[in-house]
Amino acid sequence: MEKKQTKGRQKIEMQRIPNEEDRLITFSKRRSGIYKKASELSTLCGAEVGVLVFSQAGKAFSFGQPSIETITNKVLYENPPPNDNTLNLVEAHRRFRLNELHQKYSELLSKMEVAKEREKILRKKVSNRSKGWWEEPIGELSMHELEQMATKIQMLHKHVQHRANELRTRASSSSLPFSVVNQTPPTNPFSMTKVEQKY
Amino acid sequence: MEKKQTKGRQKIEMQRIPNEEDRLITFSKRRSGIYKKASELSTLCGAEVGVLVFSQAGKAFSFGQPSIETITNKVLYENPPPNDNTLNLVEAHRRFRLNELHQKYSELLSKMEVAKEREKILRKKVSNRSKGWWEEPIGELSMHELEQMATKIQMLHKHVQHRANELRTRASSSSLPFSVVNQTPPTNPFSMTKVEQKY
DNA sequence: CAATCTATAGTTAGCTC
DNA sequence: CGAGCTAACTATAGATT
Repeated sequence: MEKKQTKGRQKIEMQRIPNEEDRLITFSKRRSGIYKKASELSTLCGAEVGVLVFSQAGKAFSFGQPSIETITNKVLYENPPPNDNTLNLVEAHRRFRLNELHQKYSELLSKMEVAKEREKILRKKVSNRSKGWWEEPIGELSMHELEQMATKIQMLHKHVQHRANELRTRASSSSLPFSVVNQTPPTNPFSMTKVEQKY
Repeated sequence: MEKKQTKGRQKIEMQRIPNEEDRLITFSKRRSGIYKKASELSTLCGAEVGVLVFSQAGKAFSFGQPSIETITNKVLYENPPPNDNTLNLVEAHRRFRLNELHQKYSELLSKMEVAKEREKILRKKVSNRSKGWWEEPIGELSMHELEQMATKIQMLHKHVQHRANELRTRASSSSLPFSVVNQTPPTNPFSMTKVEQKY
């Protein structure tokens, strides 16, 4: 009685799959996945759907409900063709503009994605950091986060010491507001001796 | 505190959706779902994908990576048409696509503006709430601010000590798990590339 | 390769605003 | 409409046959 035979579906980055074999498999699987979605859209909504796919190797695949020809013909029907041969110039221009537009659109799209991603991160930050990291429960911090924090405090410590010296020199020392930091208690975690770290 | 606000996704029969409103909604949602799948197939496998959809009402939609024209041109090239006017299909579709693209582009543009605006606000929030007081130039801090800072550090210090004791006890090791001296190079605490969820 | 399997990532039906 | 939410439902990565 096995409990686990596979790792189940794994998350993959949205970028060209490096391994050729995997890429081919995915191409095949997902292509039929899209066909299925297309046919579902067709039956659920009474729409006509056509899908055209060219593999990287240039091989053509297609799916059509009711058929690719029907779909493409419909496009023709709804957009009467030009009869005048002088339209070629116009068409050429149109092509140029279209390509340009397409490029712009794609760029904008990716920028938009990036922006959305940034926003996600920002939102997370806002909700996480509304109190400031030093107020968060230490117990839930990871080792890495503790290390980062220690580094930050160490830097700050130096800053403050420096500033303290400045002030002491200038105004012959009353009570220093940050004496806490300057005390260097016996178990100060920020003045530890070197320790070998392995990763 | 409610536990259930929705019924979640329900299973539906694979047949034409009776209710017109639902059908329209599903048409819209699933169409964009297919577009997404198509673009994913394209990026994952380096393929060219085109999707043509005609709603029941006859309205045309399309999606193409890199562009629907490229796809349809390829089809025409690889499948010599029986009659001449098939070539017009490409042009016809191009026109249609141009209009659609223009519309989409404009929409995207305004969305982008909105997104940027939101981001601006978020950034402001982030920098105000959590930018990290330790990074600000010490010299410009007032005495009052220094006092506040000292208090915060004191608190944090206790926290860290406590945490360190915990760890020391648990792992009875002579070396502390977090060495501040032997740190890896300056990791910018605010630089983010990918969303890396910790837990 | 195509077919299966499994656990999990991703999509979406039904609602709400 | 469109955007957002939640709970389910579905697709699929990785492994096996």
